[in-house]
Amino acid sequence: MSAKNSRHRGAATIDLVLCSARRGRLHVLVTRAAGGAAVLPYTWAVDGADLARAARELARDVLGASAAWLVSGAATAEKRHPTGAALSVPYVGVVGPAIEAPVGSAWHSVDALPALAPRQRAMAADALDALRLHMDSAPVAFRLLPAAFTLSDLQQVYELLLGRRLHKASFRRALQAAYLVTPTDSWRREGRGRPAQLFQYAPRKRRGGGARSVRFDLLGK
Amino acid sequence: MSAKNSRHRGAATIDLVLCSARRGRLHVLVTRAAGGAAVLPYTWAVDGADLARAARELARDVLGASAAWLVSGAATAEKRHPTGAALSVPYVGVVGPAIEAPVGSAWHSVDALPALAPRQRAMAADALDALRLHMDSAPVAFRLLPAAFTLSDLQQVYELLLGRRLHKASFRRALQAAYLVTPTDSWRREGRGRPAQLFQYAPRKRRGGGARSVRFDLLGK
DNA sequence: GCCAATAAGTAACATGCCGCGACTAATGTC
DNA sequence: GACATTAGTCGCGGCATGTTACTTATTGGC
Repeated sequence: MSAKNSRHRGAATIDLVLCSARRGRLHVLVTRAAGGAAVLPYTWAVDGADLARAARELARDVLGASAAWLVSGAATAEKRHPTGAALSVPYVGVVGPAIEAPVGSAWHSVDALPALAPRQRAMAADALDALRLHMDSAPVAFRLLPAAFTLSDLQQVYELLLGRRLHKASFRRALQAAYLVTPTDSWRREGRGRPAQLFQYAPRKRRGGGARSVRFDLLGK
Repeated sequence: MSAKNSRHRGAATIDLVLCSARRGRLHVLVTRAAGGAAVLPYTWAVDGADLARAARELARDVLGASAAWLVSGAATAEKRHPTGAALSVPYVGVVGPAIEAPVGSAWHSVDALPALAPRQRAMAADALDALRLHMDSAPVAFRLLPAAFTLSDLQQVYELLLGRRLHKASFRRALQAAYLVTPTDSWRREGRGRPAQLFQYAPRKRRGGGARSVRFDLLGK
């Protein structure tokens, strides 16, 4: 254990699983430590400092841009952290696809991650489930996109998060009914095919808001 | 700061928000500390020990029964913990209604909690949201009930969690379609009215399992 | 120019789920 | 035996979703 680690004996790390949708796959930002080992970005928790704020600052430091959305995961003391820290608090964040990885780090597909310390490997493996858990009540999918996006882009992100193909007409009908997006007067030319209109995330009030019903459909797996 | 607290300087607590459905309200188990102050049960995190396991053991210790379901909340360093601990990891657990509070503790309605330390007050306030977050993908409602329950009991728990009245016929139709319960040959007499059949939670395989679709309905609030 | 290929966007029908009211069934009370 | 009370079911109408087919707009090849 290094001198740095012993200074922090008994303390906790804040670990960041930064996610981005790239080429139809979910990617995670992995940095290279001094020795060349692959690690997720982390920082030490400071007594009295807000953990979520620290995670946001870490995202800005490592990425040069703020995370568009962030959620805390389950703190864990299991398995080995790169630092040997006893306790780690994971934060899962998302950014748009235009954010490039700074030098010393790279986006890796969540299907083919490099060798991480076991605790960080578990955090990365749980990231998609964390996004799925919150995507119905938080604009996770929209935060994985730039401010202006096409409806096909949005559908692809939902397909990525759900792990399932969706039907275009149904998707757009449901989206329309939810009053979540407004069209802009910009159109994107993709090369071939008809240009696509760009939309913005702009949720509006809706009657019957929050009156959700029972959902048994996910219970029996 | 006491000697005990300074021994644990920089360490983390595991805090337990034990929930139970009583008389149509969600209740939380609150214990009385030596000085008479109201506190949620907590323990100190031990290096190398699994946090979830520690939370389960804490539940058994304080309640004399295992928590029927348990989930981790977001670790927090904000506000004041009764011990002055820098970091706390909340766990939200549920038990059935037959579990009585041991001496030195009591069930309090989440609407009328006694004065807790600010950090624990926040944990208790977040408990219902945590249950709501997981009730669609985990059998939270069923774990708030005894092993054998009536469908009216189950509906009341769902109404409690959703904060909304449900229609009997719709509720039962959806439940039937989900293959989640099986009838027993026991019936419960409530005093007046027709006796109710008792059911058990016994989820069975279902075709098209896990093929969930988009849900925009909770997004715009 | 004209046509095929490609992708965006729309229309219309079918199916299924859900809210709702009305009904039946079984028990205790007066 | 009438009534209140609670459990449980039936069926209709409306709304949401799945699906297929169609229209529109662009690029590229001949």
